[in-house]
Amino acid sequence: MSRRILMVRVRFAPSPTGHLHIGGARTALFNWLYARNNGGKFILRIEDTDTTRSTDEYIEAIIEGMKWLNLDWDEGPFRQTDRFDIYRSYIDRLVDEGKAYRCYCTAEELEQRRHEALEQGRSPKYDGRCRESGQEARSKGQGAVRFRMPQEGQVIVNDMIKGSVAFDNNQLDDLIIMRSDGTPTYNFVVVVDDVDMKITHVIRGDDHLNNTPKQIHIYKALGYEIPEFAHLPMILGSDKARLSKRHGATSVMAYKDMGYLSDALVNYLVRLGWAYGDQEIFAREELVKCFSFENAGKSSAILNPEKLLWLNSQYIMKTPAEELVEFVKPFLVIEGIISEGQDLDRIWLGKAITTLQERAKTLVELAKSLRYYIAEDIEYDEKAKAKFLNEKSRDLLVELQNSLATLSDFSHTETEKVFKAITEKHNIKLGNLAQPVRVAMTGGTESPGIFEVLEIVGKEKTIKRLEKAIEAIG
RNA sequence: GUCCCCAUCGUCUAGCCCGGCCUAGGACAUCGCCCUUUCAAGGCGGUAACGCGGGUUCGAAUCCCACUGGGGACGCCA
Repeated sequence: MSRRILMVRVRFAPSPTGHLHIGGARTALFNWLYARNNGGKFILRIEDTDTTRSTDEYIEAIIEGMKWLNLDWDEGPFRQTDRFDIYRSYIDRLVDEGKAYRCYCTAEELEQRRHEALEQGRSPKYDGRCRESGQEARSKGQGAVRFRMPQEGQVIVNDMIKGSVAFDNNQLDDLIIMRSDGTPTYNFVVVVDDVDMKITHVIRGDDHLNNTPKQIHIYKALGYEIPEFAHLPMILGSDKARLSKRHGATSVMAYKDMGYLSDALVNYLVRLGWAYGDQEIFAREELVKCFSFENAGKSSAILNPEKLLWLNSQYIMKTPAEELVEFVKPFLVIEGIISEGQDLDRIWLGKAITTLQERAKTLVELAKSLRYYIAEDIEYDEKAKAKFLNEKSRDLLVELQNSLATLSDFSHTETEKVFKAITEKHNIKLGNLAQPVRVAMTGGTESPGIFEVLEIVGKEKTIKRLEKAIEAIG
């Protein structure tokens, strides 16, 4: 395959029978990257020829997922159900040329024969009983249409990832290209569309590798040039089985809801089956620049949620707080920390987020940890209260409260001076004072540096919370 | 059953194409230490892999062949 490709054209062709899942997203991503890396076009095509299982809701869901992942397409979305006339003309042509034929076996008969064959250890492939006869016997225009597959010789699939793969033609089935209801089937329309849309590289999951020889014969029968192929290894669940609903979150939007950043998911996905030396974290532009199938792996990968979580935490750390402000808002609403439409000072929220960025692995965690900054009142964790809000700390808190009350500048540096004066006077470690204050301020024992917390919560609320803590001790 | 693909730490992977630089590197997770006002983050270190067997070769993780294991396909699904 050494012909010159002027313009790379690739497509992502999901069927709208479910949400955009992790595997599909990875396929879409690799297509997108290949297009962008080569300055080509990325086309979105909806494969909805199975009208009984496809829904408009899923089309919307897939588009929503693509948008969230920032995988923008240049053409489409095209729907195959809009193109039935085109397929019909190609099918008629193949039948007229004797390259396809009518089959009058019923679905039930076929199912039964397949079953028997499998039980007797024979190949379940179609026995070809309508291949040479019976066509004239029935009224024209009925039955399904089968493609006449060559039965001798072999086909070579030249794959950018798997290399050269040979298939014996006698293994290939005379597949149905049009159902008896007149609708065309996948293996046929995929070829017609890829030809029609001038697709130069077919990049898809390797569960399609076995379909490729059949499709190549259809290209040949139609007299078209065969594109390049790249079959991506599958992504498996932790039980090494193909990813399915059983494995929990498989829809990419579920990851959004769990507080993942789409850039982090993309970064995680690209490293499944692709590597660039030892590099783990890639900016989007960097990815586009480095991407190539030369560094693509051949073996299937198992989803590792811990690593995705780590990547997400890395992305949260390096994302500017001003951006995080927007990302985190919906989660603040969900957590009941703010009400829908409630406005917070963006600068202030940004500062608060800055103190929490390196502690949150997800946006959900980030939102939750923002609670004690935003809420009027805090609740004490019982253990923390018992350990730090007691007789021992009472006087210290009183003293601190009095000193802080005199402060006009409630900055990090000023409050730190106050703490220092008290700890030196009593000859105690900072922790002896900081921990009780932390419980008073946040309700718990974990938080950013105590002076940062004070500064963000502000003088008024700080004094109130110290008062409340002192009262709680009694 | 038949066909196809795949095979390096628990997981993602580098190395493999063009054998020697590999006493196999990185990352996640895990364990320990350091830093420290808590929690993180960060730093340092540890545990941990070439599936098995044959070849080829002076020499194999790297090339070849079997085997085993895993995955996929065999639909009037895509």
